[in-house]
Amino acid sequence: MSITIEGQQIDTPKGGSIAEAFQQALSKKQLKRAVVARCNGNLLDLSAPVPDVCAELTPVYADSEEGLDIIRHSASHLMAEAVKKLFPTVKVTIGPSVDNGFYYDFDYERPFTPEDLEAIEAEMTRSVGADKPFSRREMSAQEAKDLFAAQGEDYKLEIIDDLGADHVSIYTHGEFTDLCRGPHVPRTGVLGAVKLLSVAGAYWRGDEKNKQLQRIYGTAWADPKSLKKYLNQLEEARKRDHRKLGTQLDLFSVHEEIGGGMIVWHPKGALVRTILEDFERKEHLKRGYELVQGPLILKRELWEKSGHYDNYRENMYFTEIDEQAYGIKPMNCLSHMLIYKSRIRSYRDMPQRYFELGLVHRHEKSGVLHGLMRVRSFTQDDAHLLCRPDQVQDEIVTLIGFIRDIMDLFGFQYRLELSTRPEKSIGSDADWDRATEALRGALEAAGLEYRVNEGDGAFYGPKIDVHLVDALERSWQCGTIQCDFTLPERFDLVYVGEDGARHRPVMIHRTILGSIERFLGILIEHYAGAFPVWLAPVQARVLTVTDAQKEHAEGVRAALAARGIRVEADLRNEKLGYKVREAQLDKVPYMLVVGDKEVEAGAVNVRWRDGDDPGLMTIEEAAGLILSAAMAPFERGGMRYSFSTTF
RNA sequence: GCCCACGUAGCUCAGUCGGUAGAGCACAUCCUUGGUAAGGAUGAGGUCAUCGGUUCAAGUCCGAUCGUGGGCUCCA
Repeated sequence: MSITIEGQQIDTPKGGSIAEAFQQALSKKQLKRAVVARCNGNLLDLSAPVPDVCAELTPVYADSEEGLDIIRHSASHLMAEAVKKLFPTVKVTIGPSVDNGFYYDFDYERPFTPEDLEAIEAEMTRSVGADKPFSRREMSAQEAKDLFAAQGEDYKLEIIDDLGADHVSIYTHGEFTDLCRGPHVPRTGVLGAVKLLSVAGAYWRGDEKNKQLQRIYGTAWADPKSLKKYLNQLEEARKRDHRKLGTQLDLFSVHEEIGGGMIVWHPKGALVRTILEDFERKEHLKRGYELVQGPLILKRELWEKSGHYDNYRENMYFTEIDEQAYGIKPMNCLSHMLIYKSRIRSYRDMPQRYFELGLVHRHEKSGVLHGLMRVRSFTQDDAHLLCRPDQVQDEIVTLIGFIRDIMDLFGFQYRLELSTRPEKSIGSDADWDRATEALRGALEAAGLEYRVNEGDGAFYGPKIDVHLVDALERSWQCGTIQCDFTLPERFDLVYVGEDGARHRPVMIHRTILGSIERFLGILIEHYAGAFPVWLAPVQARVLTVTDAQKEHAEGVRAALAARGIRVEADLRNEKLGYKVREAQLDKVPYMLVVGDKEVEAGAVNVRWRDGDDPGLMTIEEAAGLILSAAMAPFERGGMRYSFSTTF
């Protein structure tokens, strides 16, 4: 037997496996490339014992993203096969691989139930056991259309038409044939670690106006061990879900009676918020911003003038009194512009930087609400920069540095995206070019990696978005820098130039954290609820061993509180072990134990929540330890900062 | 908004075939004064999300509404 790979003919050794043949004939890199790019039944003669082949190919797949992609894509074919077998009237559509798994969209007369999923998974397992080869065939588009028409697979016909290619390829394993570019695993036997996860609705071609299909999600790995590891990881990630921790740590709640997407902050959560907000105010003041504040509701006519009434009305809340309609603000820019307009601005006054922790309300669709991440009432750390055109570039460079400082402080990995001019947009080409280049130039100057989303900008200008990732690796937009050409026009904002003439300023909308709610949600997951000392709502808790130390403990608490430490005392009649356990579950950074020994020494015994045990120290030493831990993140690099933790 | 699932004590969850409500933690009282992740006893706590329907009988079956979750779409 011989096979051909990358134009090279290879003889399979007697009694040896295919993979062995590869390894003899090709370098490891070639082998990987061959398997990854060309794996299918046509190119592999699988007369060798299958378990050998699978066992030897598995590491090749597991080794690379491409390999895992192929496994997942092949798994989706297996799933489609199983679904068609169990539900013969189903129509298949598309089934790609995605991060960590795959899905396939089906059109079927009734919803799939969890029991259906089990049956489908069982059928897939049978198919894996049967170890059928995958084979590839190329044919003319018309031939393929006839083939799928005969099966009643209308969606495939549409896809072939849309491809616009003369020839297409199909893959077959067992009885199931699918339109597919490939590649696939050589045999179904390779897919020993597949699990179906959930069923969801999805629109055909992602368009809300099209028919809604049923999407089954699954995950697939090179081997059962990897699958198990992935499922465990998911489980671990769920433990740090901010919604779960929000309840456990008594930070916030949501109430049916109040309405969806509205957060109620409990004392500890509100305290963390306040610390974060206070930090931001100080950071902004330090960087040349001015703090401003506007009302929550503004006359409807103003929203008409700004264009929000026409473009954003369905997301806005309205109220009315004495026959005057008001819009509840979904963003903060309008009052900021009125501040700008409240007097004549000289070119010398530029840029104006207005910062507001602005509470906004947006009536998001009910289905998109998600814990703290997507809510209807939230606070933006919003600022508007009104600058001369020649200042735009510098302002954006400074802004990117600001964002980087803050993200580094929290230890976040983040992704930057530059979105350019969309088809429907306003403003001149020159304006767009200049603004887009300013954004791009600033990213380049900062030496940061970024992705470009062509045509994904707002209709009023290009933007840079900062994306953070939650515990389950879902990405959320946080910071944003947006250039705006419309509002300065609509509101006729001007400044008097050196030449004495009136000029149009450029407006930059920007946030650093995005929304306080969303950012806190991500922070909770990032730290798994164990906030750094400067943010922790309770920084230290004094624990008594017996009732006899109540007085001393109260003295310790008062002494630390006087130093600006957020401290509480647990004087309850409980065993020390019990109190330690509770403090640990509350993720309090420092536990200060006082028993008879400590009373006598006028000291405390310190325990850090991570298990570290610095031991006996004086009250002054303990206070110094806690305060320096609170300050530590600000000592780094350019973030040297006189931050007070006092409240 | 759409598809699917879910909603039982403050929290986490049981509740079989439709026969009138359970546990652990938390809370209260008492006992216990115990040195680094749960000491013991007793007790209180529920319009089973809401509204309507089927039934002799509904936490359980059906419908609607509200809310939550997984997705889709959207995201100035």
